[in-house]
Amino acid sequence: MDARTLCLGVLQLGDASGYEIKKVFEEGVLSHIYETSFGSIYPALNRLVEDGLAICTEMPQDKRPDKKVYSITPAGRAALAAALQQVPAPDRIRSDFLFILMFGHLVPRPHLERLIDQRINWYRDTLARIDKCDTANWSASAQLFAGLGRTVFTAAAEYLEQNRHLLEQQESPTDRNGPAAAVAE
Amino acid sequence: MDARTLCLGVLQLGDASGYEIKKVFEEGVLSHIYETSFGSIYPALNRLVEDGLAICTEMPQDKRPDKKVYSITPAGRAALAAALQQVPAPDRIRSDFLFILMFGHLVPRPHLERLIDQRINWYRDTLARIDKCDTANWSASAQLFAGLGRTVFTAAAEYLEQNRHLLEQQESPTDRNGPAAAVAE
DNA sequence: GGTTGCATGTAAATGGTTACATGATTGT
DNA sequence: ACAATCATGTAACCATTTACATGCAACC
Repeated sequence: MDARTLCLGVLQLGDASGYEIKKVFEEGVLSHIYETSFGSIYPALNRLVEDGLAICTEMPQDKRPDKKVYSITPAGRAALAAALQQVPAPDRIRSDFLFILMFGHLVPRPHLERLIDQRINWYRDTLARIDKCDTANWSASAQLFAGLGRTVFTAAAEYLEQNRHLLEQQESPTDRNGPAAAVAE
Repeated sequence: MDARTLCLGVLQLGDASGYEIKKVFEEGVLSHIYETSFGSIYPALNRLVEDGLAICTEMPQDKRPDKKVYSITPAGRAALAAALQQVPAPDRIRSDFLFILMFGHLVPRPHLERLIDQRINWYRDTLARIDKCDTANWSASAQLFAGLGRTVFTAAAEYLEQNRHLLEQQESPTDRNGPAAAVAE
């Protein structure tokens, strides 16, 4: 799924500007499954218009650049439907936090603790973002999507809260001398 | 975290060849948090050696290319420790499956059902990969890492199994005429 | 007076994937 | 006979991120 398809998906939910699309990936429904930057959204929208998959309506605004509101076209809908029926690529996850946790014994414990605090907060924030969505009139599969997110983030937050105490027995690398060396070899 | 740091992490766990490192990200401990390809691993290992963060021992093998076994150096350990203490970048997730699920009403139901079957299997497979790891002599934080993975994937699999029936009420786009149009607008 | 939010865009740089190139061994 | 596993590597390609460029309004 490239940026173009992602934008089509958001436009399928309703007309939007590039700025608004970014917000959907930042604080909206899709914030926990994809991230994007302006540098990918704006070019994607231009290509969508070029290819006839979206149209753009310029809304003049006083004292601001024109707001360009994009709408999906029938061809766009067809393209989205086709993309959705492709074999999905496996999830691509890159989690610095999890990597650090795996090697947490190489890191000062207070630092690790702080990271865990932050991660729990992030789970809670994400949960709040999901709950903020008014899913009442969503399709059944979109509700399944939202519920899955809720389930996973709740489970993760609870697990960390309930199990972080396991770190207490662990020595911090600054507590001793031959730090990393003690673990491998 | 770039490919170099990821390789350092694996080497910290024990000496390995490029091929073996890839397996760690494919079927090993880190399979659910990062993915890599040979095209990123081999150049990364070369740079690690150039920078003195790893050393390479060529093990001649009969009838096969020399196996190049890499070992982390003290400088490499220091570099890894430093990288682990950087502020972690937010998780970067790209999930085609979740995106498709969000727009599942645009896809024929049998197709969606198949995807869900596959996803449950993938969760189960990942769980099996995690359980296959012998975590007994892992550090506390590595065990927390493994436990978090177990928790999250278990919760996800169970959620999908228990709630997929919600899709039953949903009409498939092939069931009716104006398909996508019914949802937006 | 500084930061945040609104609003769009481009260009360079980064980084990674995909595809190619090679080849023996082992299992089906 | 064919596929998979072992084993390494390069180069072209691709997408995305980052940084830059601009500027007003509202809030603190």
